[in-house]
Amino acid sequence: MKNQLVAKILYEIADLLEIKEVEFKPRAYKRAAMAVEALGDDIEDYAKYKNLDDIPGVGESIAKKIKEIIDTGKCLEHERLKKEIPIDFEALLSVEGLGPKTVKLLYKKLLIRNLSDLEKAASAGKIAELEGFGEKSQQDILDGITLAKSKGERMLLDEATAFADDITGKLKELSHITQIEAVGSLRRMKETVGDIDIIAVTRNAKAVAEAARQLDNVQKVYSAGPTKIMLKLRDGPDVDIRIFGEKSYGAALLYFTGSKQHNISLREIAIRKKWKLNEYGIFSGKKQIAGKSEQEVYRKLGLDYMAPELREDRGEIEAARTGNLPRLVEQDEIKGDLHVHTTASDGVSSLQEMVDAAKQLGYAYIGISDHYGSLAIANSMDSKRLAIQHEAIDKINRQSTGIHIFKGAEVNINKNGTLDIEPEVLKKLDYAIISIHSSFRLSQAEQTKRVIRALNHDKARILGHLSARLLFKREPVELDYEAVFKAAKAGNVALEINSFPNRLDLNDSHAKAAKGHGCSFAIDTDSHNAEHLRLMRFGVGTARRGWIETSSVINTWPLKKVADFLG
DNA sequence: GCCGTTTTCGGCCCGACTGTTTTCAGTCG
Repeated sequence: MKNQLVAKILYEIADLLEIKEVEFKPRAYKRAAMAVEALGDDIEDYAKYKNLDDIPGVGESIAKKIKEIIDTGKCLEHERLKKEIPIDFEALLSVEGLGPKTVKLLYKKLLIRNLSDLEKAASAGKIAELEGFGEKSQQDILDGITLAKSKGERMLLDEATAFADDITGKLKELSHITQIEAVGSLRRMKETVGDIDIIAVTRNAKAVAEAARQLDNVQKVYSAGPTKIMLKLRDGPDVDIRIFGEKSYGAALLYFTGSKQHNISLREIAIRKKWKLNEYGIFSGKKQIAGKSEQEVYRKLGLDYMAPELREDRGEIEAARTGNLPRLVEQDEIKGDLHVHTTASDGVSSLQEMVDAAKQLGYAYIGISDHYGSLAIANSMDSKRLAIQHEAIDKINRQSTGIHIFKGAEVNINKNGTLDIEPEVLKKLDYAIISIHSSFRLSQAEQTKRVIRALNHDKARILGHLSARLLFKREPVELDYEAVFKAAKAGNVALEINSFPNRLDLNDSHAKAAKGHGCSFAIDTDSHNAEHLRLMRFGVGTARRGWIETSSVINTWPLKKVADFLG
């Protein structure tokens, strides 16, 4: 997977060109870099099977450079520029407040090439002496260096959600706020979130701005005007808060939800219609002609409403223009959860607790899928313990409590593609979720063969967390995903979209690719605790980012139909 | 360097905030 490398080099070329004050090209390189970052597909596979210049923002010239990076790991043009301007951009630009222009000026005047040069010059008071700088900007640079060094990682979705809920909750206590919502990548349900964006509607912007500054865990206020506050939380993310009037709320939601590229495309449509689109609305001359709601803005632009999860400039605008948007799966259409652990293996809630929690969510069914097998992972069950569990399940099912319990198990796929379960025990299950829990580092060919072989078992009905990645922790396995999707379709096995925030596996782009093969999906939580059942929203969000429609999600189906599917 | 429901040439998103300034350039999202 060289996507990150390609994106990084393209970004650096953009920065270098910007320093050289080349016009327009920096934007082109940045746009291409962003597109590669958002691609999802492995860029090497993409280069093999498709045309690189099909990627929006990539034309003939950049395609060539991408090819060069894939083949050689670098790009001559990039090397040449670096030699010409020997500056450590990544480090310097990571300092809040420093942009290409300032970096260039500091290099020209003080020969600053890296963070340590910068720190020395600022400490020695050299920067304040430069024209256009002062004591304040010099101190800001020193502060920025400290912050850059301690720069927080991106967060998992549930963590970001918790921060956002906390802040919106506190601000809402102010009576002046009529609406408040977390937007940005969090609202788009991107798998990781960098900072928290919040917009609020109020008639008393000043009071809200003041309240934001006074939040108890603020480490630093970057800037605070009457309608925009940017701050950093202690041991937490950066938070941007913007304040709007009611008649701009929709345009503001749209703008700050992004993605950036989606917005730019919308603005270009507005320009073509001789209008202007900004965060306050669509304007014809000085007159606002839309902006109160997102729906209104899209409608005015001649587009169907696009859910936030779709707004990545991955073809949704064209689909919205031509009435071809997918009918996305909704959270309240989920009728059950088919990947749930209990105290019988490594869960911490009992069978009864899980069933009760599922009932509270209004589910019609739940699939209990404790670990089974010889592998010493996760307190796996043996046949005896499974039999005991089945008795308990039968008993609850007989009580006809309004929810049906399926007898499942999560079964490890052995290295050779066989299943880690005795055939006679497998027969006793309603279904098996088959997943990889070991041998993560096989070659792509071996791993693919392993998974496809495992798909052939009758009781294998769901393929669990396929890539086996753990965000921030473990890379996905090497796999020919297209081949696996084909095999899953042929064997009528559902692909899991695991909702656990550090998994989200399939990820959005794999889900979209699988959809292209006509696969069906199971959005599951992999709960190990009754509380975890609520993580379903993150799986649904990921599915929606993958353009997944309700009809292909087996756990939106009624009991009878899903029972037939599981067999 | 990229792109096209005006265009294969001639455009390229838009506004808030800050510091160091007396009107704005740079940065950020």
